[in-house]
Amino acid sequence: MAGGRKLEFDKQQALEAAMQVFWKKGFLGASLADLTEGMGINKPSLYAAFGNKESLFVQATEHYLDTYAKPKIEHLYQADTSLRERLRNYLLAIVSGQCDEDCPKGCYVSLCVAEAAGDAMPEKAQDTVTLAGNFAQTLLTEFFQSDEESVALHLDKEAESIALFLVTTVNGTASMARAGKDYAELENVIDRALAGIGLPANI
Amino acid sequence: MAGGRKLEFDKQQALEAAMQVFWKKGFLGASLADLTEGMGINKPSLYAAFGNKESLFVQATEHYLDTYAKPKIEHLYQADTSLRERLRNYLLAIVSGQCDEDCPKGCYVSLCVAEAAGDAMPEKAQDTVTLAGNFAQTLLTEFFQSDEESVALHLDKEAESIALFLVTTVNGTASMARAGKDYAELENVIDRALAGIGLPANI
DNA sequence: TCAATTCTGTACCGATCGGTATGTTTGTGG
DNA sequence: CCACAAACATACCGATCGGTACAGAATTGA
Repeated sequence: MAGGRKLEFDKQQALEAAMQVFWKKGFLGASLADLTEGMGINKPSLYAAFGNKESLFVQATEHYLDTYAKPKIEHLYQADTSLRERLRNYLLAIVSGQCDEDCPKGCYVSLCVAEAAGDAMPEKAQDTVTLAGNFAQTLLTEFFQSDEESVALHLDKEAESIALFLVTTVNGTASMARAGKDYAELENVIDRALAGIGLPANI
Repeated sequence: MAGGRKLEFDKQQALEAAMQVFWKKGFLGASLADLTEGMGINKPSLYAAFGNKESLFVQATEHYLDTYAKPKIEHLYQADTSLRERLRNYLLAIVSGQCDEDCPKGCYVSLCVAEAAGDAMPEKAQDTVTLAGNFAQTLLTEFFQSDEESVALHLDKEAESIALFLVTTVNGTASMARAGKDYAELENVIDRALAGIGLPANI
């Protein structure tokens, strides 16, 4: 019968801010005080808009996947580009995100997966993190199994092993970026990783 | 003038237990309740023996380095063993520790470095973690610079880059182990990493 | 046996945790 | 202008955080 007062903040913007806080501090490390300060709203508004801390985390994680992780995939499917170059662009895009000065260092998912292994996370948060953690590996496995050039090079036969290796590598760069290494130092790591799957620079 | 009551616990054993708790939960994630339960003592005993949580953490970290990290170095200096085999043994020993069923999964240092980047750790704990994080890279750099076979293969020219790559890789396996991957899956990652520095299986 | 000393267990401290009740303000429809 | 609805800010809830005061229990030297 009546409309009521209007929201004084942008929900997407607040979610982005919450994601940044979780990215920096992790799920357990991010207190409600950290979150409300970062989001620029206070607790009742947060609970009204996002449920509770766990629910906010789930939404923030999905937001991270949608806006940070998934867009990088398109590098893998760029037309008229060699497999090596597509892979390299994809991996370097990930590393670039891990070293971005405007975001917390490292990988949101990688940090939360490490936290989740400590057995102190609520169930749904844990499930979300597990799903997100398997995302890249599944994607890469299917990519190496189906990509034309990959099949021609017989990489499809080792798709799972290669995907695991590359995911391990980017988890490693995430860890190093979080420890303070910059993009320039990690770029050469990617080239060595490509050599490790039989795609050295001269292909 | 008088001796007083005797300690009812073994201090080294308690420190080992504390290390296991930090290994599983991290510095911030490990509550005093977690620690006292794991160590089998209560709070006043903990504070009398180790100072406070931060001091306990510093001692636990040094204990980890001494008993878990440093002993693996000897693989690098095994006589009558090829460079590749020595490196492989070293790296696999690390991965084996990361996947050990009797310890928390992953790497104590890697976890705490990730935590430290969240800016919520006391100063001395942070410093200790930073030192520990740089340990392996410094070690490996000097190794590649000085090892006879490494010099013969001109790996000394890229010692820093190679060390960074290998440290990145084992940080990656730590992350994967923490997420649940087992030793068998990660063994092949190490072989690919060795290929990435120009030491494929047939050398 | 009796101080002096040192550890152990309980019970507590202020601060902060995640989460909420409540009263006020801002809006809409009648 | 009024009734209603929704968001706001404040102040609070019980639980847990890291850390400690204190009393009882053990061990020593005298």
